[in-house]
Amino acid sequence: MRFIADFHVHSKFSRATSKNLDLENLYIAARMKGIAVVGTGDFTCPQWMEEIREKLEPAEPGLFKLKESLEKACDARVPASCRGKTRFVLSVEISNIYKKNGAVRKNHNLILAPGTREAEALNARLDKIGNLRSDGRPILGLDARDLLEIMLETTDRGFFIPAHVWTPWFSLFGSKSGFDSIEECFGDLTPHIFALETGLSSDPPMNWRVSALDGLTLVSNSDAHSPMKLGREANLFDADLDYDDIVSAMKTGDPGRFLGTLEFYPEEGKYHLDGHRACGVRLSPDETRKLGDVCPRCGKPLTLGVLRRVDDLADRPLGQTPRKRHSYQSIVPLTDILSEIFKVGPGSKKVQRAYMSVLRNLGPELPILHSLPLDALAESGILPLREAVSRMREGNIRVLGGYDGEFGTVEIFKPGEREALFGQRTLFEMGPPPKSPAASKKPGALKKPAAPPPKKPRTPKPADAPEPVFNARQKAIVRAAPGPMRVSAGPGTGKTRALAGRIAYLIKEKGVAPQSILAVTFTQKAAAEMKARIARMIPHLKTPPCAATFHSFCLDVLQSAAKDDGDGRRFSIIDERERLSLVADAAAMAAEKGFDVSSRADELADGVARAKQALLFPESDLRNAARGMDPAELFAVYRAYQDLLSSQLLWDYEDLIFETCRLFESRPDVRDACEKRFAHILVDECQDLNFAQYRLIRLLAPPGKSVFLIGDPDQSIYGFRGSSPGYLKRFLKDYPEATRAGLDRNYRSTPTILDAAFKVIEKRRFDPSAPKVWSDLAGGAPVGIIRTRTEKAEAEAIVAAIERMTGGSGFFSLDSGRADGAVPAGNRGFSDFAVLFRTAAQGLEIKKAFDRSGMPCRLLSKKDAFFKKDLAPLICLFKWVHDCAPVLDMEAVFSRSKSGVGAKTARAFKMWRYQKGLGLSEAIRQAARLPLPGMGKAAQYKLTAFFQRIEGLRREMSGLSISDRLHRLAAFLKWEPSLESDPKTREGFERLIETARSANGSPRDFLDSLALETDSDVFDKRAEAISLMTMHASKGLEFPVVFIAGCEMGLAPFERAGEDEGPDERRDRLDEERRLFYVAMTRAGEELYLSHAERRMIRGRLVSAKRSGFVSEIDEGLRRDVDVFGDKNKAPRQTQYRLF
DNA sequence: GGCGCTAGCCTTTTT
DNA sequence: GGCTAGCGCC
Ligand SMILES: Nc1ncnc2c1ncn2[C@@H]1O[C@H](COP(=O)(O)OP(=O)(O)OP(=O)(O)O)[C@@H](O)[C@H]1O
Repeated sequence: MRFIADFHVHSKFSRATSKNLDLENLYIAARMKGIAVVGTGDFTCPQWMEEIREKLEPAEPGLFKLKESLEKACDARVPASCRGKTRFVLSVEISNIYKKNGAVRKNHNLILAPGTREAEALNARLDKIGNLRSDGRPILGLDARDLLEIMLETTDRGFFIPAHVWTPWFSLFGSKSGFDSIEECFGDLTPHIFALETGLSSDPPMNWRVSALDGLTLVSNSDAHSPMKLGREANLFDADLDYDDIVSAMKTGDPGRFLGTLEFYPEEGKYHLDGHRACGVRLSPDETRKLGDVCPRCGKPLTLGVLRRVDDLADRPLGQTPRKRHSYQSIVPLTDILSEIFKVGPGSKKVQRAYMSVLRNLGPELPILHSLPLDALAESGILPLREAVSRMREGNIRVLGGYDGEFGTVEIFKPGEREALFGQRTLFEMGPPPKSPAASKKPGALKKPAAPPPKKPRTPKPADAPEPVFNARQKAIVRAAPGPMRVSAGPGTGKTRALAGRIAYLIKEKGVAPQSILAVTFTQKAAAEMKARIARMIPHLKTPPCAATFHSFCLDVLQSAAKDDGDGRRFSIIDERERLSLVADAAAMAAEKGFDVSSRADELADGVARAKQALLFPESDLRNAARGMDPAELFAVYRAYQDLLSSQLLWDYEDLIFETCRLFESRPDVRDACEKRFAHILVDECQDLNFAQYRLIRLLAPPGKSVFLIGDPDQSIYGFRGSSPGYLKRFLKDYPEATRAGLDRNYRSTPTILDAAFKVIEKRRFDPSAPKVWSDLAGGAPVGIIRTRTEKAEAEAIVAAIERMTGGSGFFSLDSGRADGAVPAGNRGFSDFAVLFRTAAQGLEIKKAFDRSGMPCRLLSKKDAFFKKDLAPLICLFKWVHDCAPVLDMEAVFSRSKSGVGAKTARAFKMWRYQKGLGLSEAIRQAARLPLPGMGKAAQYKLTAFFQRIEGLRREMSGLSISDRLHRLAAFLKWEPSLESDPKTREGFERLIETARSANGSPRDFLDSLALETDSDVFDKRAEAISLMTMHASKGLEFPVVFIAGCEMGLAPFERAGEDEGPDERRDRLDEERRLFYVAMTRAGEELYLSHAERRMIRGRLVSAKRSGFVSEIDEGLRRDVDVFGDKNKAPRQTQYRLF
């Protein structure tokens, strides 16, 4: 069967598309155009998918049709002459923006799916990579190759077509951010590319000039953003109405089944010629080359069009064709033809009426333009139509080429010619067609001088290369003789690099066994970075050195020591929530015992942590740890807390260090073994050492040991958990033989950024005599200061600025006409940006703004706080029925499951069992027999009855998978309603199920992976995204462009109302705030922006705040005010956006 | 003693 | 915008 197909369209859920793009209107438009197979577009968009499921039903294999009743209603709105079959095929266009080979790449890709199951499977994968909701054409920070791979992993029947491959901004071969070959883009997966979409600005003859495309099927689609644009380009098939046959026709290019394409005149496309829109300069490629690619009016670079780009990559002259090719027909939309005939706009009432009348008389549009015998056109009732279509089919028309985002214009009749031929009033009369006048020539005649492809000014990032480069001072550190050594150096001076280099040096040149090296830091991220750098310097190491955080190293020591001792107990590590809850319980027990407990649980918890960080036992002198509290109170709570922990085999984070120190002190044999094992110890970020961690190092490093500390005292930001750069000085006292070294050359930031940051830290430096860090990187844009009215406007400003700097990520293209403004337009990738802020809560508003924009971002935050709270009863119940301590949220379980057991009974039970030191199961057993103190008979009856229900539940668990168990427990907690109604709860539950699936082991493993779940696990590592994080979390990282949000008094430096602190305490705290700001500023490489809002919601209260004092301390010459939005205080959103 | 509702309170940073 | 204490009703 012969038919026309258009696969690339969009729904109303895509940006800047017509609001009436629903399935009914797509159907109606397809009928009027004569299209039998139309893409749904946007199948990754959940809202659109919902409509698809609601309104479509399966028809022929892999195809869908409008449901009968809808179809009937739609047919009534279509001229009878146009009625016929129209089928839908699931399709989507994805915008890929990513870095490859050191350059930012942006391309669009079309995917066809054989069915909803396959589409949903793909959606599930992509959902983890980017935001599928906010844009029907999702923007993913994902390599196009990886997208193809994900599609292939999901279904072997999907079909992948690089879209409009020549457009400058967003395409495979685009001059701005494309590739020079398919292989460069798709690498090993190139054989899975069978077809290319030529796009509006190119036609088959242009593509035939590139021999590398021989053998690929050139397809054409409309990329319609409104129903009536449907089919302005399309494909002709003679195939079965069947997804697989259609796809196979395109895959093979079988000329019997894929007949060819209907093409827009390429000159009409927005980017056909070269030019500069702001100056109204339109040029052919040859002219542009002569001008050296700059605008003759203003000297700015010209936007090079498709013709030029093809010319650059072509290896054949125009007219020479490959052996295998398909025929094509260039068409002009009927409304444009009518518009010219009537000399009124294509959207005018007059043209619309004429359009409908032509359709009523002759049938659908595309056959009229393409194949209807000319004589039949005489039936149209519009006299010049026959002549116009005839000229169009022969290419006998004049087209003024489009350039730099400006559409081209078509002219079928020369000025005055139309009137001369037909007279003014005869348009609607029948008449014999007049003779065709001579053809006019198309502009931009193609002659190709043998010019080499232009070199792109792209500098590969050093990060992609191995890192063997060290300056002289770094080299001295790397190669220093083993022994105690302390390096103190500023930001970006290559501390981490030197540490990794030293490890590589020890292994490679000194023959040190990798396993005898211990490298420790403080965060998982830093440890991972260390590992990665070592691996890059010495790849293929069988046993890599131990690179870990203090905490994971200690856990390892404790566990292996227990194993060696035959101690089979397994301790669990509790998280912050559990710690607070247990401290509260401990406080209650202490109060029960008659202690006067008046402090809040979180203060007590801090006190306990401080004590442990100082290696103090409950019985020790707690006066320092107690701060404002009564030491006796802290003693009682600390002791009760330790009892609770040890009776349930629990450790908190502090215990890991504390217990390891204790182990080493009480068991010299264990200490000796560990000390021998690790002949070399290296500590990164050593300004963050606290007392316990420093003690640990001393225990492992007797005098003369090869122990290497590297850090920057001005970056010490964890004083609130006991860290102090003082241990750097202390180290020199304890190891008088230690070598000292420093570094002062920064390789990260421009001098301007360094100067600005130095201004902030200058007065409060740890060592005022230390040399100032310098850099000679080029480019010194001043620090941008952004001021907005509200925090919401601040978030929008940051989003808009990043949008501009990425060169527009999809919904507005960055034609040179709009590339002015306060923020440099650019061509950066998402991973080049970080947005930093003081409090995690600020990140939420910023995240929302990014989600609205559709740009991919990653909020790195404490994962539990936001989603574990809702899930607490479920997780608690899970632990309960699997006998995994600690079961801490019993009250929530009681109330959720309508047990009739209230807080008071729960409390009495808990206190009783804690006092008796009973495990949960033993306590439950006894509660069934003995009367419990402080509890009435009725209450105890309800309690024990509930315990029996739990027993029953426990029995139900056997044989079920983890996720089935979770579902069963959720039902027990009567959770379905809130899963339905509350999206947050649902999301949390889904994440839980996801974790359960991937853990796929014992319940214990599931709980462990839940405890370890970091945000990065939730995201696909292949995807690039803008990083959103707290200033603290940014330590050790670097980004070319950094935004620091919330640069206001109260946030930077942070102030808490009603804080009672002494002057010394306050000074120390403010100094740390200052260092934190310094850390944040020095993350930036090339550009730094500090934003502040005049008003912001804090605690539900609108608070006004002045700009941060830190900003004022930066010399005015080093900063400048930036107005992201220009005059309007509004984002340039939803700019009228038309197709390429 | 449980349960639902409201008013008023408070919210840093992390292993 | 979320959490808890306290109130009144069952
Ligand atoms: N000798 C060098 N030549 C070129 N680049 C270097 C050199 N030394 C370090 N760099 C680069 O400088 C940047 C900063 O290095 P690194 O992260 O090791 O610094 P750091 O001192 O640990 O920084 P910070 O304390 O701010 O976290 C990195 O991108 C690194 O690759």
